[in-house]
Amino acid sequence: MDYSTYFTNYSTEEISADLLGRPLTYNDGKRTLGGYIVEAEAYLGKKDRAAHSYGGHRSPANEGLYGRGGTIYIYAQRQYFFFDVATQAKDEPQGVLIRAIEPAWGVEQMISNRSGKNGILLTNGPAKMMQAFGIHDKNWDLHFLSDSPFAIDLNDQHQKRPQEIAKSARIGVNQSELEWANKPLRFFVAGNPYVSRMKKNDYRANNGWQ
DNA sequence: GATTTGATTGTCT
DNA sequence: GACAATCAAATCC
Repeated sequence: MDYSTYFTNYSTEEISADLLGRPLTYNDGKRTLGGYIVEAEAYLGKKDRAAHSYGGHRSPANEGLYGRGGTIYIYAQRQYFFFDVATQAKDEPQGVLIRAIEPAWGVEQMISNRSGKNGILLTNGPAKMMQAFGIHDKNWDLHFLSDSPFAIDLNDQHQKRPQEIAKSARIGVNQSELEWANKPLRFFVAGNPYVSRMKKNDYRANNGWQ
């Protein structure tokens, strides 16, 4: 399936859950870095109080959300960057935030990009993942996935399969609007140590993969 | 292990 | 000038 079909023909919640276990890679010009997606959050556009596009808000900074499904939306907050992929048709500003991956390719380079931090600290958070890739700008914002060094492998033969997909409220969203803050729009691989805020007691054998 | 706090910058008003 | 889809170090059990 091509990116455009995958990120347009399914609901944003379905896409967020289905991405778990699929490889996300970034080519830094010399080598391929990346791993398996273990955590993703859905942001449901104009009606979603926690989304940057709530109420139809639109600016140069969040234009990526308004792109067609498969468009990259890179957002800056403080000194950190996040990696999102727009979902749904052009001008329907929904998207998926990739929050964490289980490192698999170019691990040594990613550790180096993270100043030597390794283990789960390498990629168990959205800004940590971007640091591991060595990204410190919005250069690839607004580009389509296939026209960028990023790749999400949609071949079912290449993905890991979660034992269980767990859901929870999204992390870090404004708690003043509880109806949206509490919606279970965060999807993660149950028991995978690279999921942000995963407790040791909840770790599962084989990192939660089948 | 859980909770708190300071760092620090793009973006919008 | 205020705030934010965070992180890491410090502190307190």
